[in-house]
Amino acid sequence: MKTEKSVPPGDPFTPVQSVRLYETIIEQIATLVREGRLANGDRFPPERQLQDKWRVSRPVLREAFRALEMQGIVESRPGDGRYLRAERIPSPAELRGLRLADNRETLLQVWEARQALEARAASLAAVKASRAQLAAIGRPLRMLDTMTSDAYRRSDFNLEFHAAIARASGNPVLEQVTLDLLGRFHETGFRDLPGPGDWTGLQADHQPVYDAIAAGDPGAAENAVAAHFHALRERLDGTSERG
Amino acid sequence: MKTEKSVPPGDPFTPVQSVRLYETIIEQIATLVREGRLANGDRFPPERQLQDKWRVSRPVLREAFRALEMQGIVESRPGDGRYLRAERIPSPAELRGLRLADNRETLLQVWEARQALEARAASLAAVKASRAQLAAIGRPLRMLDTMTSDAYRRSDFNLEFHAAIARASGNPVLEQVTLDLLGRFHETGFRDLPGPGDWTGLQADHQPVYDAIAAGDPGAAENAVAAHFHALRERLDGTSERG
DNA sequence: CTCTTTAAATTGGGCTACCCAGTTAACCTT
DNA sequence: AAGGTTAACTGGGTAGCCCAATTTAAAGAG
Repeated sequence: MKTEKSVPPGDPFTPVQSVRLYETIIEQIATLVREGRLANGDRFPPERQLQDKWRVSRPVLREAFRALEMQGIVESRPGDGRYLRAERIPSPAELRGLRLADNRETLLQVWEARQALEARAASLAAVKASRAQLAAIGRPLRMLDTMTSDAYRRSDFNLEFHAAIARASGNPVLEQVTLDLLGRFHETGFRDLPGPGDWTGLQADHQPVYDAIAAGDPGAAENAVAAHFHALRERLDGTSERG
Repeated sequence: MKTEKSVPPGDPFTPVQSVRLYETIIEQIATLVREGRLANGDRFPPERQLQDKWRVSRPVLREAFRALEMQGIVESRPGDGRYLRAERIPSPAELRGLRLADNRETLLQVWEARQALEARAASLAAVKASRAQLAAIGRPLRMLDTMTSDAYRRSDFNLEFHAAIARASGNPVLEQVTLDLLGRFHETGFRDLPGPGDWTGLQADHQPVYDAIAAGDPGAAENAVAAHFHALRERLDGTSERG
């Protein structure tokens, strides 16, 4: 059993990892945008020109632009050029800060954000969920009922349950953001947090959420989610005090 | 004035842009993870081995890994190897779908997600906001009061107002997610939506939010945000019917 | 035999140079 | 003035090389 102490919060040693060149390039680009020297629809200078200005090789430049491209911040048009497709560019350092996410505090923060999103998603799902979507929500619930041990499978069903609700909200943006947080949550040692016996309590929380959605009662669904989050948070606070 | 018809939902023409190699590599990696052939802490095969298996050059491989690296999905350790740091990998196609975000429908979806997050943020801010944070929320409000024209500046102050609330929530995760959505919202033609006269109405909505936070009343803050979102949505629905 | 030291193999980080295909714009022809 | 052709430019991709950090295993000292 690993305790909190295996990862001390104020670890004085070995914080760093060497900064990659492509990150500094992104910083440069971010600065360019922040200072207004480049606006939303503008075209970037060509690679061979930037490589000369910033003294880096073309591959490194392309790594930076690729990373931004996948986030929709930059559009590359072969034969034409690269275009800025955003108003602001999140700095790598900024993003890195969010990823620490290994301590208990961050876990609770993710928890809080999830609560806000999923309560709304459940409320929407209660009104808009189709029969198939309702079934998709019910399935992991029944599976949790039959499964006995195997924390990994249980964790997967928990994830599936919440994901199904997010999808049933009918709002792809809401769904995507929720899934993102859900993923982070399950990656930050979620499985290790609740004691083995608490999984039954978790299931007991899920059932009312499903019932409210099935009944088409948005207010009840919202409350059920809030109750679920509140209950699990209480449980977490309890375990932390014991540890 | 552009109408909805300028971007029809079922556009039959010109959807594509050629798929980049690094994207297919990410798909491959995503498949690898999805099939369970690679789990959370595992080390990837070395570059020179993957380049041989997938028949792509090393730079392409590195572009793919860099893109994943910036999202915290992969960690690269020079001299050692690359490690998977996530449970799931969002496919590029999946992410691309989210970025369409230029039509009215997507805008409303972002709107809905923001409502969920910012109501919670305001509620938290009402309890936890420091004096300095409260001032940061009030500043753009006063600026909006003095400014008369210049939609761009006004839009910036609107963004600043909401960003300050997110920050005052004291929850970095909540803040980051809200900022992300806020950015998307302002990039999808937000400025063009409300008529020029409606900006005063927007300001009238902001004031109660600030007052509730300043008064330290979380419930009132939540309601004020909800009212703000509801009012602006009504305004949007009105303009769309006229157009 | 065990512990330490050292050297070699492996891995990611980065660069140079080259070729290809799509786009653009200038130029020429009509 | 309109249309077609060509040349320059831009991103996409590859190959091969060197470097620094890390690991591993061999060699040495006790």
